[in-house]
Amino acid sequence: MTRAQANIPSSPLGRKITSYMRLTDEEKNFLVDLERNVTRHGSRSDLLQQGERYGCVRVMRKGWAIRHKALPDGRRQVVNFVLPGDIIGFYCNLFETADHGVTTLTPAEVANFQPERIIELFTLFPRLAAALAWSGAKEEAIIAERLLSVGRRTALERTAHLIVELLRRLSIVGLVDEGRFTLPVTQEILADALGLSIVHINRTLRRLRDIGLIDLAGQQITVHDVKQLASVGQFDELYLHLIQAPKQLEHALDTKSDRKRAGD
Amino acid sequence: MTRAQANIPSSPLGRKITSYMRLTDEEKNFLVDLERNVTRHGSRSDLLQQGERYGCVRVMRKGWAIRHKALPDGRRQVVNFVLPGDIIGFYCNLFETADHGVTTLTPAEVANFQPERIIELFTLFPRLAAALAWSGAKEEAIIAERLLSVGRRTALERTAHLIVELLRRLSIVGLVDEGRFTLPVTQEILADALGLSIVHINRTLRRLRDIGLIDLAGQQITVHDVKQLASVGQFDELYLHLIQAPKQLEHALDTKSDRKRAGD
DNA sequence: AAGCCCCATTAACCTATGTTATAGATGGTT
DNA sequence: AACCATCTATAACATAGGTTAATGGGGCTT
Repeated sequence: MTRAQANIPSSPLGRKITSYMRLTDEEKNFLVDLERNVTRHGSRSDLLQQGERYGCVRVMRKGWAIRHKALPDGRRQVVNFVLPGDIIGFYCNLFETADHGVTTLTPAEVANFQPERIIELFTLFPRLAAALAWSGAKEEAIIAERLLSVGRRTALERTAHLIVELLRRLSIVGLVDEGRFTLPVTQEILADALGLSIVHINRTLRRLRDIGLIDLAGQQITVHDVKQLASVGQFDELYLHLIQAPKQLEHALDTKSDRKRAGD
Repeated sequence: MTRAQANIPSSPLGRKITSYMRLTDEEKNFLVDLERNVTRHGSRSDLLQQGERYGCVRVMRKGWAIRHKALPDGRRQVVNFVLPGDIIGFYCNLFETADHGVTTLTPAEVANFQPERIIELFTLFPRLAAALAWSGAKEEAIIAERLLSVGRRTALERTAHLIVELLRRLSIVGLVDEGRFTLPVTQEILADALGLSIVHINRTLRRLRDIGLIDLAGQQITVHDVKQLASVGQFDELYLHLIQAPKQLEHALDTKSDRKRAGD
């Protein structure tokens, strides 16, 4: 028990979940155990390739990655950024083969476990399972919001929006310090995430700097005025669903989890 | 039992699921029961508004709808088309409030049920539940592919791609007849789905007609050469995950479903 | 320390797509 | 049959963002 409590803070996934839901010691233990099998990967290495079979469920413990799709001629779209604490395409594990690739942007630590354990999780710790299901749903929401960005926001708006999104997501796992965080991302990748050319991303970042909204120094980015940046990006945080875990879900699961917990 | 078998074909959701998975009579019955509570809606009516609370899970039985997100100034992005047999934002029901709206494009029949029934489903008919979970996952894949379209495909490619996608999705539920189907969609909505202006959609459709790839007559669209249209749109059907239900999942659930089935 | 590669930066130019405006269709309503 | 609201269709023009190309910095490797 002490072990679990000591370990949770070192797990970004645990930190993320506990940010909106209190966990019992048993739940924490299970979570820690889930993340036991860790693999290490260099920067720019493929964790998964388009067309490849899914093996185990992967959780990003440390480092960044991207999920991306490519066209035959090489044009590429970054679908989402995988940040510490993120499960890599939770629901995708229901598929046989991957319709997208996953590539690290930094050296990374990835936890791996068998998809069967999710089923186990649903039986043993339904609240925890619900939390994961919920996280998975949020990823869809994030992708949909990016679609809105790419489809309907201007380059300046998109870029501002993405920066605010990353800031928000990273601060949940404690990786933002007074508006400053590490952005281990080339302009090419930003371009591929926002549906822009590399040159135009450069122009746009320059504009954001000139306006005084951000500072860039190597991979360190500083956001001076989140509120203003959010307003430039028409950022409405509703889609991140940062509020507490849904009561509806807790309620639905209560019967079940009570029964199970009593049986333990 | 006879009742269930007689009813399934009238349910597009049932037809969709049975297209990749054989169902037992009990499962069919449950499914039919799930879709019992049907509401009717006129064309252009909001089934759900941005910011509204989720009530029950909704299944499109008849008609089309769109899921869309809007910016404060009115710019709008259609996130996905809801076709007959589709569950409307399956995983979204895990959230408290909707981050997008759902609006019908035609008169529609919608089946409604409580989210708690999904939990019930997981306990009683895990294979069926898995099928729904899988459908839900496919929606994320579709949105991601649209993101690739809007971010990286040209107007002509995007439009061709969308038409092929709709053709494929509709044919699963038997709504395509020799390359011809009803497209109850204004050019404005196509524009909002593809991140283009209405004028440019018009130009693009004209081009597709001029090339001889499609025919438009009112809301009837005919695709003359799917293969060529797919090639224009760089359409790779991998993302639709049309193949059989994942073995991995079946396997994972087997223990559980065997036990249950034996118990029935 | 020379050479190399990757990346950021900027300028000049180009084009795919957006905007504005106008005119017909189409179909429902009175 | 006249009216109105929507929707399609095009033309003429405007621009956000793409392309190409050149430069320079920073960190590896040898």
